[in-house]
Amino acid sequence: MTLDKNFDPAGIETRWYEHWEKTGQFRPERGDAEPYTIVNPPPNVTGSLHIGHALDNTLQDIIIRHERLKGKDALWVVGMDHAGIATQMVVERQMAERQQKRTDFTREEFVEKVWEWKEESGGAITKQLRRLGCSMDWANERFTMDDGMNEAVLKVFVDLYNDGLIYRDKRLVNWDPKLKTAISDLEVETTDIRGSFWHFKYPLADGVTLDSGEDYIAIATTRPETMLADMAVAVHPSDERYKSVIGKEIAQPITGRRFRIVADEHADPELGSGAVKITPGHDFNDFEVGKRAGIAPADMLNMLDGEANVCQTADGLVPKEFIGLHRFRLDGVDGARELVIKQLKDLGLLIPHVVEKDGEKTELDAEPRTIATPFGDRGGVVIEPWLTDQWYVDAETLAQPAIKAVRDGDIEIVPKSWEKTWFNWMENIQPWCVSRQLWWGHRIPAWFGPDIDNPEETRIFVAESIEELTPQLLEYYSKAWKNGEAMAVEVFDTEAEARTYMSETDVRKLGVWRDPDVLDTWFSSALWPFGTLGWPEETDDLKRHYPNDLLISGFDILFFWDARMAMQGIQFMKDVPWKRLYLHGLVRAPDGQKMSKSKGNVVDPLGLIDEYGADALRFFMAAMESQGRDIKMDDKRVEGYRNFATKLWNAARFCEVNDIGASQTLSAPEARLPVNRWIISEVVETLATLDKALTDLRFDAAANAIYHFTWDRFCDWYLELIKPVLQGDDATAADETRQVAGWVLDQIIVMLHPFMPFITEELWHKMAEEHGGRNYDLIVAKWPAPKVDVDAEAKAEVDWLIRLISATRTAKVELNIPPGTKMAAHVRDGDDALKDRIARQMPALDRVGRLETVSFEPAPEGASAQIVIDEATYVLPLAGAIDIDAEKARLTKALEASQKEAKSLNGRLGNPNFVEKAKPEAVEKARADLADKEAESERLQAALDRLG
RNA sequence: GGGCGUAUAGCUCAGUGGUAGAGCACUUCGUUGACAUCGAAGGGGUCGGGAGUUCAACUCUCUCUACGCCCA
Repeated sequence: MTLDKNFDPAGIETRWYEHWEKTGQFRPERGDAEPYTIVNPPPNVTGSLHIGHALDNTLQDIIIRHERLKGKDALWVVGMDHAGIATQMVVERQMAERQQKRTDFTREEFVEKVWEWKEESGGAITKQLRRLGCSMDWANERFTMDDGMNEAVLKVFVDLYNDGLIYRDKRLVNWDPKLKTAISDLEVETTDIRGSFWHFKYPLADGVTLDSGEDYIAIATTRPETMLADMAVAVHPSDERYKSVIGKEIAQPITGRRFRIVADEHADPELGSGAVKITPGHDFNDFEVGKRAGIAPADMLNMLDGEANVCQTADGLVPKEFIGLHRFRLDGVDGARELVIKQLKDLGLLIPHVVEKDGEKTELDAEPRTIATPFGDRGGVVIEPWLTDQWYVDAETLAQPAIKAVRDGDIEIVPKSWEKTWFNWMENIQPWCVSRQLWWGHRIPAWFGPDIDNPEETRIFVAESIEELTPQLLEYYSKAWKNGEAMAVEVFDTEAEARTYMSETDVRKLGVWRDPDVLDTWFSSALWPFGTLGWPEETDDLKRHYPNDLLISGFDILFFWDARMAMQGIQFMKDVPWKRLYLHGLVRAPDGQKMSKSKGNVVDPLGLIDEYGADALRFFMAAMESQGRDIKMDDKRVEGYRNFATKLWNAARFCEVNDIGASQTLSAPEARLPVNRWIISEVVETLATLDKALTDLRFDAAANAIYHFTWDRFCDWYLELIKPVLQGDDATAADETRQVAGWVLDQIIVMLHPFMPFITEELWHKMAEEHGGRNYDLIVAKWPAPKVDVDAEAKAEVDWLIRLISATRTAKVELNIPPGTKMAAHVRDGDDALKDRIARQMPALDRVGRLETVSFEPAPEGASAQIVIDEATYVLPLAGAIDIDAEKARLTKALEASQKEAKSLNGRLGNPNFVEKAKPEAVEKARADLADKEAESERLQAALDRLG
């Protein structure tokens, strides 16, 4: 015995994984084979494997192993993402533990420390992916900040800039005051929180009054602190209450600033008083209103610094007691918001919110209200719209071909229901802010220098390197060379250095400085499908493996990553990044909640692997992955698939004991015995189902096909039915059966391998130890090719056999006969063909069906059980006292069921509309079914009659 | 407000225009040398409500209800 009594997943998983990797089999040399390519969503270098990774990577591994087994040049690109913000946060947190700050170091020193951290502690997830059994091409593992990707990122940035698809713009961005960087729209999560709506009086200047006689306009706001940078009050142009004061001025009470009342449709007459204060520098809507009112972005007032503390506005009107306060209460300390409210209240300008309860009126400072509030997805603090210069990608232009690619079918989105989301987002896409005020990331290849004509203004130069920058500088600044007197142009790392240099005595000195910002991490991961293949070099890999065949990702990164890959891929490769895009759902907690660390309901996939084995976890993921639905975690189900692995293990042990082992042929062995021809047919059918399911990306259907074949067909029936053959006298039959059984087990092992790579590889070799060994490992074996058709005759015979044995067992249970009891059967209405069948199957009927004899002689007088299968009735005489009533009840129940079906069919066929309008094959089938059911009813009735 | 999705057996989920399926759970029985991480047999659903199309609807259409997600 080479197979242990117990299947121990842990014992084989590490061994096989190391073997595969060491022998380079994740990417076998198959230069002539058809390529098949998947790129892995690069996990964060800071990350660890969570259950979502387990799902995503299991699905990819199933596909890539399947394609590898089919002989393709299968490449699964793997690598990690530098994860700008997340990684910088990790390293800064570590520094904080040592009472250090990022700014205690130079930028170079800090980045060096991050690299050190990356080398030492980063990438834990890659080891964890190995535990899951993922067959990625680790030998060519990539990183979004490796040299090749750097080169790609620089080229993309420069090319997009030169094509006008990247530009620098001053507009409001989503600013994270905790992380002190801009973030993109997608990184903002809007959450409803309980807040307040304050109502204030804004005094009208110059003695103006409303038609109603009031000398103020009531305005309402959820953000009183922005009052310090108010630049207008807007009213709806058709709002009669305010028509007369449009163009008149407000004297803002705290700052004393004077600004106009403007007409703008943004003001909703139904909301509050209908008048709204406008802070163009700190609100996205107000920004637009401000622009429409003729305020240039550069002139918009800013009242906050990068940490959202109050700073002086350009007009110097913010009272000094506000300077330095946080925007609102932070850590229990009141901020600008609280002070604004207090001052206005003291001035009598706060309009209280009156609540009436039980006839008693109470005055509140503000109206309680639910406010949709933007939070940064990383920093977790309220996002501040902030007016800054940032780099933007013209996403709208890049989106057009990506929209077309899906519309034309060049990219197939699976499931199709996601297409609409794709179109909807792409068609309403906003400029993508790609600059980040971080140190860890791809530094933007842009330099600034003074404008020749207006030295206060800056001029932008974009180039992949200093070498390429120099000619640009020379060309531009040579215009300033007067009388052949060259100016000395120097490149600096910071603006400060450049300014110092220029302020030195020699007025001909010109300094330029590099943009300090880095690019959004997604900017580089968007290049993954071609950057990892060598682009911008025209490598062989690039030619062979682009476009990728498939991308599998969670729908949660559809916009972040998938959409951006499509945009960049088409822009730079002139072709889609992948032909198909498969989107799967989330893995949820058992109660259906989203898993999150804060809820404490995360399930650790490594814990599941420890408990049930990687194969079981993988099979669970596949079996649960139906299209368009999230997966609820269910440990019992994982356990069930562990049991499935054990079942297979034990089946293999049975084979081993019976001298059944590795087959020598790819095609099905020649077989004479119906049971062997039958199981071969079952393999053929299962293979077809499995291939179709995998082609359709129906992972659940694929997993179920192999599961049910293995357990229900192979283990429950085939192995039982061949026992008498293996132990019988017919050496030829036993030999044939060994051949077939070995072959079928091999087919199971191969078909199951994409789902359960470890146990199958182990069995692949173990089953061959006494049978000539294997020429290659299973991971690079050949996908089944039985080269035979389904044998209808054998199928019919074994199907009959199974039904007869099952019915016998059922009858025994219902008649309280011990299951082991051997019985004799007497056949009524059997023909010669049935006689032959019975003769052939007698060993199985005896051993498995416990029918010692089956004769065509009439049954002796006396009590008997009767079983109707097809055209014949099997009479089983019962020794001793039997419960006639029980047998009667049993037959009556069967008869009623049969009659009910016959009646239903009869009714349908009696409907002329059905016969005329239904499809002929439907009518035909109904007629045939009716005949069967009627015949069955007759036989059951006859059996009942015989009981007396 | 716009879009998408889901409602099928106690639970978790498949499913097809022609008489409802799986796994788990449940009931009964079982120590015949692969397997009790197992085997045999069984119970259990008016397929969310309503309307329509059709010879026929769990399946297609509309609508309502509940829940979830995304966008604004």
